[in-house]
Amino acid sequence: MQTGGVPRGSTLHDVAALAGVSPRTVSRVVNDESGFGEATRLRVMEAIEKVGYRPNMLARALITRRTGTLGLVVPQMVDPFFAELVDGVQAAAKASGRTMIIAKHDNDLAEFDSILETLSSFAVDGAIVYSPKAERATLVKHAMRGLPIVAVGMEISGTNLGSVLWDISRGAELGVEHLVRIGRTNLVMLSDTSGANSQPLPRRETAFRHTLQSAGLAFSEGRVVRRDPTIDGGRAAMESVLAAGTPVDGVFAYNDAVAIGALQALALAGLRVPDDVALVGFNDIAMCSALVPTLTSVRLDRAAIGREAVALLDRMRLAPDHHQPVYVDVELIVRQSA
Amino acid sequence: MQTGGVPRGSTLHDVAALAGVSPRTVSRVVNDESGFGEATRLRVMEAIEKVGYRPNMLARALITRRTGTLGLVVPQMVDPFFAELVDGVQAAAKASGRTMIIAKHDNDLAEFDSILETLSSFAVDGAIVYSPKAERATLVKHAMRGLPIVAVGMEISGTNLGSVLWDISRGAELGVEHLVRIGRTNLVMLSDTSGANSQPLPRRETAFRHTLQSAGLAFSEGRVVRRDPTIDGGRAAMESVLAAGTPVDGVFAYNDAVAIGALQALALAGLRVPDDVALVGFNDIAMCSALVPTLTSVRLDRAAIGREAVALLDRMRLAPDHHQPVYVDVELIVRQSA
DNA sequence: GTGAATCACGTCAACGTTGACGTAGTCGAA
DNA sequence: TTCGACTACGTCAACGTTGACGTGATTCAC
Repeated sequence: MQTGGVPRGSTLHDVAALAGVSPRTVSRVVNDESGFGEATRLRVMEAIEKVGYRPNMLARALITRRTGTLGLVVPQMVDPFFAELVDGVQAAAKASGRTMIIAKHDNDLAEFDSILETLSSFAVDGAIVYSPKAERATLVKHAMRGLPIVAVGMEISGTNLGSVLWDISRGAELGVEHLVRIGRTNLVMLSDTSGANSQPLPRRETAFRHTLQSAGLAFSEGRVVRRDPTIDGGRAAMESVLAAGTPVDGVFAYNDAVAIGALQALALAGLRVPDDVALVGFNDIAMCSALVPTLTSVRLDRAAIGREAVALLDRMRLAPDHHQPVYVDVELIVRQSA
Repeated sequence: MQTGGVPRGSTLHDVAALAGVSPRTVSRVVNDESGFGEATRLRVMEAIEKVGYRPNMLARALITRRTGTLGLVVPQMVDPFFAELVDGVQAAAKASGRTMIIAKHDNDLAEFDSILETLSSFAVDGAIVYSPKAERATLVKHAMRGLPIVAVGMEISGTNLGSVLWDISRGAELGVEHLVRIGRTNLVMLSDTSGANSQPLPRRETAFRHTLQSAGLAFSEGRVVRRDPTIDGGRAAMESVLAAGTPVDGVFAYNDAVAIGALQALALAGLRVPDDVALVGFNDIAMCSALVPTLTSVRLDRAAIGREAVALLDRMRLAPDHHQPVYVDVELIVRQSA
């Protein structure tokens, strides 16, 4: 049965020979162009089936400069936020018939640059990136060289550059306002360490202060505690609040991981959520609804982010310039914890 | 400053013209072959720098049939096990200088087939897959057509086929033996629904039975409860055990998500872990050490899986046949929960 | 001093596809 | 009837690179 030869993909040529037409005609049939008769189409289709022909994307892309492939670059994937972002973008890409190449940069600037280089050399049609902090120069460089890039969660603009954003301030307001509305008056924010010396103050923190003021509640520096934005960081932050004796009946967490850590610390301290302390997270990762109690959180719709990013990339391909950032809605998902 | 032209990558030709040599010589320099003088090399390097030349991977791959790229196909990425598997494989790929294309199939057989098709057409050097259950035919088909495939967590062999496995039975034994060793006698297993009517019995369940027997402990069907292998499923399973009044002081969970659910159910029932009930998970996802109490779990080393898969793929490229499955060690990581 | 080997290149074709263009046949309107 | 438009193809070159092979100059052993 076996010929013993090295398996080699069949080409337009093989199909053409079998169907008795020229390779160009087979190409036309494959790409569903016009300029062939129905009888020919059938013969070609049959031949394609018979020899198991699959188009060679490399050859096609070499000449068309299009691959139907998008690159997605994220810091990491272990954080469910990014895993779900990947899901959202991939769903959108699939819906518009594209393949995705996913890569992660671990917040390493050199790695980030090298990933974009690789994506360019594979002629991806565009890249969607969640970039390392403040890394604009690399983005601009690759955009100038002709790679359309959409930055997610970071504002940037220019030729071949666009961004998809969400209103972090609004999200934080929603969360804090909710705590106020359900009658909590001693609020604490568990924030990210990077906020300590950043200028201006991170938007979540600013929103926290403003919302307290609007509600006529007192703000003091002791009501913002900064740790790593992880489960362990959240637990440590909550513990330090409790240890300091700060009165607290409402907690606004930097993200859901921090909220989970806070949940643990509160449980260990014998405090009930939401009875003693109400808790609001940020991002609404899938796990929020699997916790006990289920976690109230500010939702970022990853599917929407993916759709908007892919759509923006499409618009940029037609006209590379002058694209306003696209905003996706944030909303508060109220569950048991607050 | 700007010429207004469409940005277009420079080619070997441009470099050659500037350096006053033939494109073939530039190619030799770029690929670090031999056959050029030091003076020429310097001129070429300078020209490359000046015009910002980057090799076109598509053209290169079209002729060499190698891309230096590996495909990784997983069911999904939201489950931390897969996110961490992706991390492990990508680290290994990076260490050997390869790029990764990651895709997910959502346990959809047609999607899985189409992903492998796409990977083939991009001429990836090989694929590492965690395939939908029992999907051997598709793997064999693509392997026959010349795509080297390593299946992770599923035994398969043949031309262009290999597998990286771990000893699930041994892992389950380790977990159950540990529960016995610390003096627990009323053990329960929270298993996966797919085990109910599968033949033979899933290895975790078989190991659970055997280990109980070896320890002289009684086994009854009521001591295995099957639900979805998720947090919610784990919680439901544990609740049903408690509701049934089955005496229990030790729980072996199908995976860590199930263990987390069980942890919640036990907390809600007012039972302390490990004092009242000891708990062992499976997979050792990163979150295990962030739980309260930290979770004892059977560790699968994702980094090792990645390394072995990439290494096996390398060996298969040299000789596509007769590769034994590679096993990676499992070990029990003892933490607070048992 | 002569032949062989080696070095440092250059030339040409090929990878598999599509863009640009050419052409023989058909059809319909003037 | 003739001209133009249209249909259904075919031909050829090009995308950017590397494999195979050729060539003139230098080196070296005998």
